[in-house]
Amino acid sequence: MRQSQLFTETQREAPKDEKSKNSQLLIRAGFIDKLMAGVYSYLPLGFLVLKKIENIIREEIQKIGGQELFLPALHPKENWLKTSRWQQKEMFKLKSRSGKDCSLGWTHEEIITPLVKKFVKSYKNLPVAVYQIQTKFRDELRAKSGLLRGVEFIMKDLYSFHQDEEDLDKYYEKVKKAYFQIFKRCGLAKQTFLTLASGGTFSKYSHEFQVITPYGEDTIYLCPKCKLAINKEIIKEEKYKCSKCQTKKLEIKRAIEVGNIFKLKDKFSRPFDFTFVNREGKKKLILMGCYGIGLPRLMGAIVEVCHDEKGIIWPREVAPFQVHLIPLAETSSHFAPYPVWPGSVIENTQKVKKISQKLYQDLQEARIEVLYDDREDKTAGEKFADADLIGIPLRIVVSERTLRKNCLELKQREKKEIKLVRINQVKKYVK
RNA sequence: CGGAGUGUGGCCUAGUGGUUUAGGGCGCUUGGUUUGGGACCAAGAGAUCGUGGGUUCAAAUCCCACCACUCCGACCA
Repeated sequence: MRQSQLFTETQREAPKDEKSKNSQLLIRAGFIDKLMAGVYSYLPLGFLVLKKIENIIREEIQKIGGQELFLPALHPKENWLKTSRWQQKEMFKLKSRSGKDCSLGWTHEEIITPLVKKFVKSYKNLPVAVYQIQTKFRDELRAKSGLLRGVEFIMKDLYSFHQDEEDLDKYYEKVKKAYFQIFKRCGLAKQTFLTLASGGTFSKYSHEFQVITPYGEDTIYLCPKCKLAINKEIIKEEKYKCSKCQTKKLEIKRAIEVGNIFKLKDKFSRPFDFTFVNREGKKKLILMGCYGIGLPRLMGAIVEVCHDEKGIIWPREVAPFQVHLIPLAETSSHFAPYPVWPGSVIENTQKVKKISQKLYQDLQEARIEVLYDDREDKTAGEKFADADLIGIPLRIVVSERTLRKNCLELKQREKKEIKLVRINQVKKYVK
């Protein structure tokens, strides 16, 4: 994409009310815009990142047999009465003109359970795993920390259906692995830890995936040996020791919950009377699991972990672009009427432009995502500052200085070193 | 929902009762000069000072209410 076409611009200063790093940087760099507390618009750059995250999740969930579907966000009251969750505090409620009570979906067990029930009658249909990536609405009393806790946010919610506990357990472990893979691909491998947590209204325990960062709103007790953690909210029950190796030397860390998985068992199949006929011809209640990942929160967590004083440092797989191509050239336009002689500044300037244009095309043809900073009215300093803020993994600079050596300059966002590479060798360095 | 704080052009901010017809910086527009780390010069556009009410001869400034946002807590699939 040509940066001159991007309708957003970077900002030198963040709005003073934004205190969290993720919102400061994402707003300054033009990735998101706040409509109201906990509600954000995703601008072109931010939407690219969101789609990258979404696709990583989609790929990994499909690998474990998840079938994607899309459920309504508008729900009828009746489904929620069945599970006695119509009174749930964070549910937005509304009424149609004809007086029908509805709500905006804050989770989808009440919708998916009767839906799957319509099709699944026998053990032969099991197991089933379905998921969606959709907007959830939660009337939080306090939205906060930029993307970390929204009132409206996109969530991947996966639901699995099983004939017995053994099968549920087996799938639960599969999901755990898939989740670790997702967070690894999002650049959070080192910071993400499986954490024993409260099961909420569903079960005694659940597992959370916590990303360690000082800005996290949860506190976890991490076993340095097993790499397992326990959420502070249930630490007393666990008597301050690792659930695996029993050690009491736990590290206290702040963390962001980016995923949560639950064994629902018959919690929802019971109220919806979702049974199936087993091999012996007997009716049995379906057992369920549910597994969530908040996409904006994950995006915010990535920024909380991956940034420096200059801006964001996107992990490769979630970066909006792989390459930031930056020509540094004189604005040649007002020289144009004069004749161009070999070796002159003007000729070299046109060369910078010509070569960067060519490189832009070549990279695009090689299906590499490039943000091409073709803005002619920006100084080098401004382009560099923007590049650092936006945080694309690889920066390629084309200038008279590099061309004198028949080279381009490569710099990884996360590193300090600058590497000069011959023009015809550049593709080797770009994946 | 309890506590604390903040609201002045798009963003940051000065001004805390009277030459304030609200000042500056960034950004924006026009012209010119520049071009390896947010460069410079000149001219210009853009604000009913969050909203409503009150006090006063006089309110961005004092008082009240409301609204919005941020932070701490409670809450949190």
